[in-house]
Amino acid sequence: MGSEEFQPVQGMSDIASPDIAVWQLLEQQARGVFARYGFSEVRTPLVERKSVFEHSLGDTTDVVQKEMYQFEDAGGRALVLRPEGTAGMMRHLAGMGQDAANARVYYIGPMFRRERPQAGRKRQFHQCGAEAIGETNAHADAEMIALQAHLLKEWGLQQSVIKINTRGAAADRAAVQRGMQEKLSAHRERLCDDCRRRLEVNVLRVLDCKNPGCREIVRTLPPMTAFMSDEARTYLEEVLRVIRRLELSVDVDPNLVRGLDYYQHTVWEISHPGLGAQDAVGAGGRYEISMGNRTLRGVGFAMGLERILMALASEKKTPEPAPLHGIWLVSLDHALLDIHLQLAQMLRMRGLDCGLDLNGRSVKAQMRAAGKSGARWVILHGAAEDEKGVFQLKDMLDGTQREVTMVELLEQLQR
RNA sequence: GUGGGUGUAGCUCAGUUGGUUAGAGCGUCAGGUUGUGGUCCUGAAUGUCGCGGGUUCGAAUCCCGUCACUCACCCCA
Repeated sequence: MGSEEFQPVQGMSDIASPDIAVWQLLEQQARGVFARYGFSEVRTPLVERKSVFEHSLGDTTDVVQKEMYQFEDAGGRALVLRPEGTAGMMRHLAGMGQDAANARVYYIGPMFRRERPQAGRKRQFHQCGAEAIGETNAHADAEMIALQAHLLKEWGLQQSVIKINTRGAAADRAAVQRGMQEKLSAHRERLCDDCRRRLEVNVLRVLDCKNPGCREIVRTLPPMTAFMSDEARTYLEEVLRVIRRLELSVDVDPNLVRGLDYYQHTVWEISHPGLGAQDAVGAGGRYEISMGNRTLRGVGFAMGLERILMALASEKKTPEPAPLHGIWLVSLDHALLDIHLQLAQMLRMRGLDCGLDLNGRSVKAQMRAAGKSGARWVILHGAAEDEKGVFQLKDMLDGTQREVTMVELLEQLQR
């Protein structure tokens, strides 16, 4: 077992072969989909001023209150490692003036939250997300959900479930909160300890409590939408109508709540049955975020890449082994290593994958390495070949081998 | 922040009621006569039994602490 000093810090991990190949593929596929919808990438810094998150996410959320990695730099500035992607994007867009009016942007990268790690929850985790700025508009919301569903499909996920709800307009919020508080207070004694706390701090969270007793009470309550304006309900209906036109399957869940404060109107969450307790692979919603003297209205979502990977694994969608590919150069005479390395370089400069062993190992060992590397072709070269100016070219697919000149060699390999 | 489970070779794990040089499979490396892979055979290397302390003639096995991993609560992607 490795000692502690070789381990990454708690809740963070090295991503290396073979997983890294899956990560690279997911990212590449995501970039392709985003491009089709006209979104362009923005890479904001991992470090932001603390205030960027305090104002936008909501000062009472756990993410802001206790989960951020924060520190002071030498100049006494209060900085944090970003816990999510949207706020940084809004800071970026707010600085762009009118150019941000119809921005469509996406990001892929690490986020940091000091939570207790568990299945599907790391302290450094990775999200990809998108934001579309614009006035409140049901078509924009539906398109965002469609984009997210498209991503899942591109990645090969089939079992995910989309749940949707509304948080109402900004003006509705107080009424909803007061209404739910009143209704729930009547059952205060029967609520679990957590929910009694939620009653004060964040009433809506009672709605998605997992405790059976609380769920029983919640079932008897009127839906959140009952406390909202007609406008909010109509807006949700409109979003649903457009979504149906796009042939997307979504379930309306009147108890769906999102954690961050900036959400308004449409909110949604995508969960996957193959995950553990942390089963949301992505979530999004419409929001209104103020940055300084500017207010940005938009709709966006984020997806947890670790969770996407877990979901893929649970659907057993791990990619099949690649077909034989590339070249391995076997040195039959170590005295000729100069020539062999030179040849390998020449092939690589021509765009070919070429491996060789530089440790002077036996031919048998080199052949084993060639087999393990998955190379399609093996070039063997020793003193005899050097004298005749030829190479042995072996096809690892069928095991056949023939003697070729340099010209023939290149012709075959570059085909 | 709270609670449960687990920590033995690179990986997956055995290790009997505490007993002397701690094991297996996989992987790695080497060999199976002259310069050839994937199968097969043979052999080899590798462990402060997570760390610290305690009990004992004796601890990988029992006790305490600690760290890490893991699952759940909480929170959230």
